[in-house]
Formats: sequence, structure tokens, C-alpha cells
Amino acid sequence: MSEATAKQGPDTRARILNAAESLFMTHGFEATSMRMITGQAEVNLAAVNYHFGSKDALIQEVFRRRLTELNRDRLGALEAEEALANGAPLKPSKIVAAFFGVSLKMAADTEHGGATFMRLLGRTYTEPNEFVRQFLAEEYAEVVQRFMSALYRALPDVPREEILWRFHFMMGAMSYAIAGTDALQLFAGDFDDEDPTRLMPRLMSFLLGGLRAPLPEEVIESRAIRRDAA
Amino acid sequence: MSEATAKQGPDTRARILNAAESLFMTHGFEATSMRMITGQAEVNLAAVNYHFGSKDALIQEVFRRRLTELNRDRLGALEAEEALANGAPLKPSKIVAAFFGVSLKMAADTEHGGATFMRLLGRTYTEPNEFVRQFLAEEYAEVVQRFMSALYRALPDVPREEILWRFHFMMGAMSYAIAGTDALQLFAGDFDDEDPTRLMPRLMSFLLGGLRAPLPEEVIESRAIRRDAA
Amino acid sequence: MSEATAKQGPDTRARILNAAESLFMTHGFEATSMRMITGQAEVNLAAVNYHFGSKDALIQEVFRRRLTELNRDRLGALEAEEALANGAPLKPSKIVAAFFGVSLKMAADTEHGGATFMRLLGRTYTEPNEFVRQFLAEEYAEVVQRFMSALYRALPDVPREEILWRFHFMMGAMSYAIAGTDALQLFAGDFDDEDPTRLMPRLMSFLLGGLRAPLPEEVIESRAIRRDAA
Amino acid sequence: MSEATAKQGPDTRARILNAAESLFMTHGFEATSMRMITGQAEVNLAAVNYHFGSKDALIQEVFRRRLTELNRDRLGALEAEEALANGAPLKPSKIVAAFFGVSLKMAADTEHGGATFMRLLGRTYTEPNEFVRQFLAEEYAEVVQRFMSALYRALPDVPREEILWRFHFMMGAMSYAIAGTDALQLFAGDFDDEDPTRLMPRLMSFLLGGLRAPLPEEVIESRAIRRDAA
DNA sequence: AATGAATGAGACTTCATTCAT
DNA sequence: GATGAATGAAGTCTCATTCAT
Repeated sequence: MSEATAKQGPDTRARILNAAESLFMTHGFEATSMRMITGQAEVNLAAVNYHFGSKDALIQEVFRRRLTELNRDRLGALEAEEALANGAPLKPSKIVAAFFGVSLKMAADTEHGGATFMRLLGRTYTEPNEFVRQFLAEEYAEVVQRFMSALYRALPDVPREEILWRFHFMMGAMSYAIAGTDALQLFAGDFDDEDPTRLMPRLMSFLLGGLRAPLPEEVIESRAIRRDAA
Repeated sequence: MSEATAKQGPDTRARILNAAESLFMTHGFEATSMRMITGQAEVNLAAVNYHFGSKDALIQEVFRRRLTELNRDRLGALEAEEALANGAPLKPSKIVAAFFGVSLKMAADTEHGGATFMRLLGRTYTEPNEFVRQFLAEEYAEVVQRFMSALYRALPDVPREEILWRFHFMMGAMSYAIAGTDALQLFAGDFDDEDPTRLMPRLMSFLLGGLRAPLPEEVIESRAIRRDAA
Repeated sequence: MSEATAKQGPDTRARILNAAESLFMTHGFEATSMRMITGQAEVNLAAVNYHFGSKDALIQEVFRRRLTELNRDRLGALEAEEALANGAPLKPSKIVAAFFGVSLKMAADTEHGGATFMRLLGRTYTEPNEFVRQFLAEEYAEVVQRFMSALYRALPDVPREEILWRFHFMMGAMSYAIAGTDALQLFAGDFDDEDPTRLMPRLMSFLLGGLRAPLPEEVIESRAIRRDAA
Repeated sequence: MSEATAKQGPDTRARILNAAESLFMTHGFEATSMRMITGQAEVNLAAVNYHFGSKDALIQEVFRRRLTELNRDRLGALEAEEALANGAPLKPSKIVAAFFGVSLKMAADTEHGGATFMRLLGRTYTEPNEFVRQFLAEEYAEVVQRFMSALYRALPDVPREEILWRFHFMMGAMSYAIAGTDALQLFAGDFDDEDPTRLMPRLMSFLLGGLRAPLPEEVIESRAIRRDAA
């Protein structure tokens, strides 16, 4: 009855998920075999199929477990700011901080695997695998819609299309920031892996600088034209 | 030389490279098998090993073929600006335009496969495969060093470390911009695939906004400290 | 006894047997997995092993349940005829009718699964699985012996070997007749599935025609030789 | 260049087909694994997929190889009789002999595996596997149509439906006759495996007896009714 | 220069079965 | 009486690569 007598430790399922998460980050989905996963989790090879049904389903579950929490926190941070604002439009910096701050907080959590997951997530946005993209899109649908709405309100003079693009650029910058040192060393071999907590202010000022940058002339012109036509 | 004697058209090698490039972008390296490549290239299965030695060597050749040209053009653009400047430090916008403008130009070239390659490249920066990272680092070493030097001269008041990070963020934003619509649709299903030539000014103003953003307070403080210490 | 207390309905055992019988007929023994059976029976995966011990034992029980009844009825029909005959040898048609009539009666019973079982049985005579053959042989031993004896008495002039062969042929014809429409459509796609009750007279006249057919010349000759030698 | 230097004997493909044919007969399709096949054929495990693509495709090829020949011979035998008959309807016995005689001839050929195949074929008519049935139906379509036409001409007074059923019964009797001793021993353990050449006259007289048997009364009555109506 | 055949290793998945509860 | 979890064995198929021609 004690944990000692239980055959497979506290939770076979969780052990598999943790092993998969870490291996997916290191080697990618395709290059991570079921044997590698069950080997690291010290679990029978068939256990993955028993608990998850297939490798693809395992991949989904790895993401769902974290994304549910991540997106809940993001919405929570946004709603907290909105509560404070008392109906007024939020400052863009608050919105950006709500979204990306939560990401970076999880990325800094090395104890519960949050860091591992965030690096995996950053890579996965560009994952070619069709079903993974599809799954991510579904998981993100609600939260993105909410944040975009907030940004539209916060920046009523900027064309929505432009905001969407800049949000896209910001996602890219953040992903690279988190995927982090690996890719940085790609450009500067001697780069020192320093205190990850200093990443937050660095990234935030870059993102806000980009978000507030003057619109390119063409866009300004085309807006003027549309305005005249109206 | 006639079609009758040359079974496999003008250039078997190039056909393989083109097929591989396109399939790597669509499915990733691992998920792209030799059979898929030789099938699309209409070439014998053994031809890849005959011409390139191994799958890994083929991957390298796919990149080398394009990167050599890409980085030559980048250096060319930088040197052209430097020639105009006549020894004075370049404006940061010129440097950024030299580096990322060449990228976007190739990304806009849909006729010779440049667009395909740039999307592949954007994905590959976060590729887990060790040897691919290694190879990319080598290919990029020189050009990154030259651009960083130029930026250091252009922004003598900004800590070098900070410039390195911001260059890193810029790379991330660009990669996402090019990997492009796919990832954008991930966030906004109804996003219209519009004229790719308009991407350039959009991205450029975002990048410059980020690059010129005020430094985070912490960094400013720590700089002051260091300056005092010196 | 209420539905609330009895989780698995009135009889888990019977539910398993019925599901197995139907699935075996549709997919064969090998291609029918325990999961398929327990899934269709809406029963826990381990229930089969709990109730029957193994898959092989389940197969046996599927047959035993029906064959016991079938062969009892066959012997009953034979004994009824013998009682009427009052010690005289039976007419071959009566014997054949006793054996195959009972088969066809069960094959016509679509309500209690008899039809399903008979089609399964027809297929199983040619089943490669060694232990199934062994089991069938044991189940059939007595009844075949009794019917052969009756036929020997009914046809004293026909060599016993010849009777054995013809009984064998008759079994084949009947099995195909019951496996029925499936195999017939194999030869005539537009064959109409008509009233199964009309199968009985059709098959019976064919079987009797074959049973009474003149012996091949060679057999007649060899019989003459043997008679001379005696 | 000599056979001795060739890595895999004269013909890897044929070796696989032969091994598969024999193992399918002994154990059935499902119970025969690729390992068993490649083991017996002394061939690499991957060779089956290389030469045939999949296990299912191998099964089809096993049948196609023999059925093509078998049905060609059947049509040949029928046409030979028709040539002799000079336009007159054939005697039913000739038609039956053409069809089943060829079967039995192949069944007697123990040297080139014909016997093995015919026993496999007999079993396969009742095979549950859907795609195998489909495939057999296609392979048989033409030859069955030709023989049925001949029988319709030969027996103009017998309802076509009746002929179709009796042909079906005959197929069943033949299949059992060929699947043979195995099933016979099921009914008579001490049955001696005797000269297979004597099977031909035995089966033929049974089949013709069945084919010529008087129609069941019901059929006769319903025919009379139809005739009256006409 | 190019290829058809073949191969050893390893991929994911499913199997029937067991066992503690 | 019944079950959720787990497992070792085995299944089919695909992989990148090699080699004689």
C-alpha cells in the first residue's frame, strides 16, 4: 500500500510525460523514439500506448498539460490588469507584459520543467508536422483573440492588420529569446549563459520598442487614402 | 548529351537538391525520407548516396548552396554602405537593412526557390539536430562577426552584450516573419496572404523600433556602476 | 439484480460468448482480438481471461455451447427415424435428412444466433489452427460414427470407403451452402439473397443425387476383382 | 556470375512466393508472420516489403501467380470441348470435367506446388478477410461467367438459379475433396491417405449425380406455375 | 554515371496475459 | 465477481545505406 510497494513509482503517466517533454526538446519529435521515452521514464515500452494510445496523442498531451495552465495564467494576468483599469483601455505595455511576462515566468521555472517546456514550445511554433500545428492553433485560439481585442482597443489608431503582424514579430522574438542560448551561440560562440531573470526586462523593452515604432510610410499613406475615401 | 542518352535530364544533382529543399521545408529533416526525395526528383534511390554520400551530407549541401550566396550578398551590401560612408560609422538602420534586406529579397524570390529556402532556414535556426546547428554556426561565423562589429561601431554607447541580444531578437522576428503565413494563421485563421513585398517595410520598422528602444533601467544602472568602477 | 447493482447486465459470460461468436465469423479467430470481443460485449478486457482462462478456451466454449446442442439434435433425429423403422435399415434419404436437416434448421435460426454460428462452423472445418481441428474432431467423433454406421447398413453394396468420401463431399456442399451468399456472390455478383427456407430442398436433392450416383467404373471393377478373390 | 556467386540463389521473389504459399496453407494468412516467411525462404525480412510492398500485396501475388494459369487452363479445356462439339451444346459432364478436372490436375501436381496451392485455395473461398474475397471475385469473374453460360445452354430446362446453386454446391464438394485428408480425418481418424489420382473419378461421379438430380418438387411446381402464366 | 536488389537496424503498434486491488 | 494498470513478446513496415553490375 505504501509507495514503496507500488510497482511503478508514484505515477507512470506523469513519468512518461516528463521524459517525453525533455526528450522532445532535446531531439525533436521525430528523432525521439518511444524506446527513448520509456527508457528514460523507466517504464515498459507498451505503457505509452496503454496510457495515451499513440505517439501523436502523447505529443498532444505533453502540450495540453502545460498550455492549459499557461493560457489560463495569461488570461488571468490580462483580466487582473483590466480590473485595475476599471473599464479604460489598457496601456500596450501592460498587455504585452501580461502575455509575455507569463511566458518568461514559466521559462524561468527550472524546477518543475517549465523552462524545458517553453523551449520546446518556442521550437514547435515552426514545427512542420501538420497535426501539431493544428493542435496548437486550437489551444491558442481563445487567448489570442482576447489579447488581440485588448490591443485593438489600446491602439485604436493603428490598423488591425499592422497590430497582428507586430504581435507575430513579437512572438518570434520571444521564441528565440527562450530557445535562447542554443541559437545565440549559433551567432556568438563565446556567449555566456547568464542569469535568466535578466531576460525579462531586456526582451520587454525590445518588444515595446518594436510595437510602438512609427508605421512604415507606405502604411501611413494607404491609411490616409482610405480615410479620404471614407 | 541528348535526352536519349542522359536518362535523368540535365542535372541529377540539382534535381535532388531542389526536391530535398522543398521536402525539408514541408516535412522537416527527419520526416523526409530518401525515398520521398528521390521519388520527387524522379531519380534512383541510390543516387543520393552516390552524389552526396549520405543524407546528412545532402542536408549540408542544401544549405551551403544557398547560404554561400546569401552571406556573400549580405557582406556585399554591408561593404557597399561602408564604401559610401567613407570611413564614418554607419547608421544602424543601414546595417539592419543590409542584413535583413538581403534575407527578405531572397524570401521574395519564388521563382528560383529562394522563398522555399528562407522558410526552411527560419525553421532550422531552432532545429534540434546537433550537426545541423554546428554546420549553420560555421557558415554564419564570418558574416555575423562583421555585422556585429559594424553595430558596435554604430552604437558605441550600448553595451555589446545588449546589442548581441537585440540582434538575436531581430533574427527571431525575421524568422517568424518569413516562416510567415503558416504561423500567423496559427493565431489568426482568417489572415489573408497578401503581397509579400509589403513585408519589408513592416518588418524593418519593427526591427529598428526594437533596436533603438530605451535600455531597461537595470542595464542602465549596471552600466553606470561599471563606468564608475572604471 | 437491479441494473444498478449488476454492472454488466444479466450475464457477462453469455455476452462475451455472443460477441466472440459474431466476431469470429466476421473476421476469423486470429484477426479477432480480445479487445474487439470485450469492446463489443461492453466488458472489461480482463473478463475473458477471468471467465474462460484464455482465448483458446473461449474459442472452444463458443463451439461447445452450440455443438453439444447440434449433435444432440442430430442423434435425436436419427434415433427417431430408427424407432419408426422398427429395426429395418433406414432409407439413405432419411439419414441424410436427419444429419443435414438439423444443420439447416439451426442455420435458419437468425434470432438466437444459430445462423451466425453455422456460418462460422462451415468456415471452421477448413480452419488451419491445429487445436481447433483437434477439438472439432473430438466433438464430432460420436455422432459421425453413428451416422456412418447407419449409412453402412443402408447401403450394404457400396464400399464403406466410398460412403465415407461421399459423406465428406456432402459436408463440403453443405458448408458452402451455409457459408452461403458470401461465397456465391463471389461467383455471381448479382445473386439475390432469397428465402433461406428454400435452401433445404435444394441442397437435399443435390446431396441425394450425389450420394446415389453410380459408382465410377474403376471402383466397380476393383470391387469385382475383390469379390472374385473372395 | 555463376549461380554460386549470386547472393540470394536463383530468384528471391520466387523463393518468397513459394514459402508464403506453403505457410499460408499450413497456418492461414493471419497466423503466418513475415518472419516465418522470410525465415523459410532464407531471405532478409525486409525483402518481402521490397519486392511486394506489403503482406497483403504478397498474398495477392501468391494467388495471382497460380490463378492466372489455372483459369487459363480451365478456359482452354472448355474451348477445346466447344471446338469438338462444333456449335452444339456441350454435355454437362464435359463442362463439369473441364472445370473441375483442371482443378484436380493441379491438385495432383505435388512437384511444382500445385497441390499445396489448391488446398490453400479451397480454404480461401471461405476466408473471412474482406480484401482476399474481393480479389478472388475479380480473378474468377470471367471464367465463371463463361462456364455458367455453357451450363445454361447445356441444361435449357433447368432454371438458371438452380444451376447457379448447384455449381456452388459442387465448388464446396470439390474444395473439401481437395482440402482433403485433413478434414476427412476430422470425421474418421483412421482414414488412409491413398492414391490421389483416384479422387478424380470419385468426385466426378458425385458431382454429376448431384447436378443431374431431380429438381425438388417445389421448384418443379413453381416452374409449372411460371410456364402456365407465360 | 547510375541502378536494381538487398540488408540490418529500428520505427510504432498490438497482442494475450497477469496481478494487485 | 470484476477491473485498471502494466508487461514481454511479437507484429508489420520503413529507414538509410551498401554493393555488384
